[in-house]
Amino acid sequence: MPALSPSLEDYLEAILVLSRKEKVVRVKDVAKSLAIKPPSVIGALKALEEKGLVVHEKYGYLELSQDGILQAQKIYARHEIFYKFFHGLLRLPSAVASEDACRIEHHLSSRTMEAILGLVQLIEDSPELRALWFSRFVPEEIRNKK
Amino acid sequence: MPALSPSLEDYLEAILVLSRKEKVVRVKDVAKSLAIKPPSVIGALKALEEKGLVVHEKYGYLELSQDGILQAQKIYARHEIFYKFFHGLLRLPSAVASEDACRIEHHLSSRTMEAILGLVQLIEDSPELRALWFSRFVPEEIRNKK
DNA sequence: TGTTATTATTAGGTTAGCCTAATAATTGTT
DNA sequence: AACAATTATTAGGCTAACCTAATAATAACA
Repeated sequence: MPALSPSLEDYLEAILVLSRKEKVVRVKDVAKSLAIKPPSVIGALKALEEKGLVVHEKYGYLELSQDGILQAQKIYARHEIFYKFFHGLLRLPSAVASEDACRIEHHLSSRTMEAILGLVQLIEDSPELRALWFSRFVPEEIRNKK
Repeated sequence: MPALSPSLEDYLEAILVLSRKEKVVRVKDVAKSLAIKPPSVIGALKALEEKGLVVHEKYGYLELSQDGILQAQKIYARHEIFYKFFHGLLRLPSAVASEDACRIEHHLSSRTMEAILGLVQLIEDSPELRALWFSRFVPEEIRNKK
């Protein structure tokens, strides 16, 4: 089972996120959320169905399979780690943090992911370290830059 | 002038790095360093020449134009920032750090790049902060993990 | 210098991922 | 139920980025 491409990972993630927000997920929702056209979604769905990650009856709603949910969650978890790092720690604006998380979430080794996660959690879990972090490493004038 | 694709950025960067290491750069050197086949290099060179970033006479050596050097340096600078962050701060193995830097150097906004650079330089420039960093945020048991 | 080895190029093919335009199915409205 | 609007799908095309196999140019050397 070859690894998913960044593009297919994006589809999977989008479906997961949409299905948490809305009762049902349709082709046009995915298209809108990824800013692409519906026919492209159809093509991607075909690939995802073949891999057994998505269930989709013609002209109907989309759903993730069990395996699809699992994979999508992993992808989304990576997204969250980066979002927390960029926004929560580096204090980048939410929109920037989110967009950049999207762009790189597909590209890092798990080794590196773990290292960043470690840092994020360390600071998340300790008020003392958080205070230290913001006072010494990301002081006011840096995080409000521009 | 449309932005360079990740792939073309890789070529540019490879040519820069090779030209610093060797007197001359040939097609096969680029091919080897990017682990692709020579005909692919030829195709990419055509694109880079059209953009005025590379000079290449047939069957001859490759050179970056002034503009090409400038662009390649920017790309390489991004690579270095990530390498320093991954290896120097997170203490990931050199090979992992380098590979992951390659993979994401094309994908981040300049806003985020600057933030990471800020952190890296902060710690680079202050022995005191460096000590603090390694004692509190990346302690032994984390950076030697596995 | 002629021949071989190396390197570069061309020709042509494949795949992924997008698109538009045309058609089909479904849903909503009167 | 008929028609209109919405949504989904198919058909076909395009580009980027790779590939292999065949050919051409250059370099090395006997």
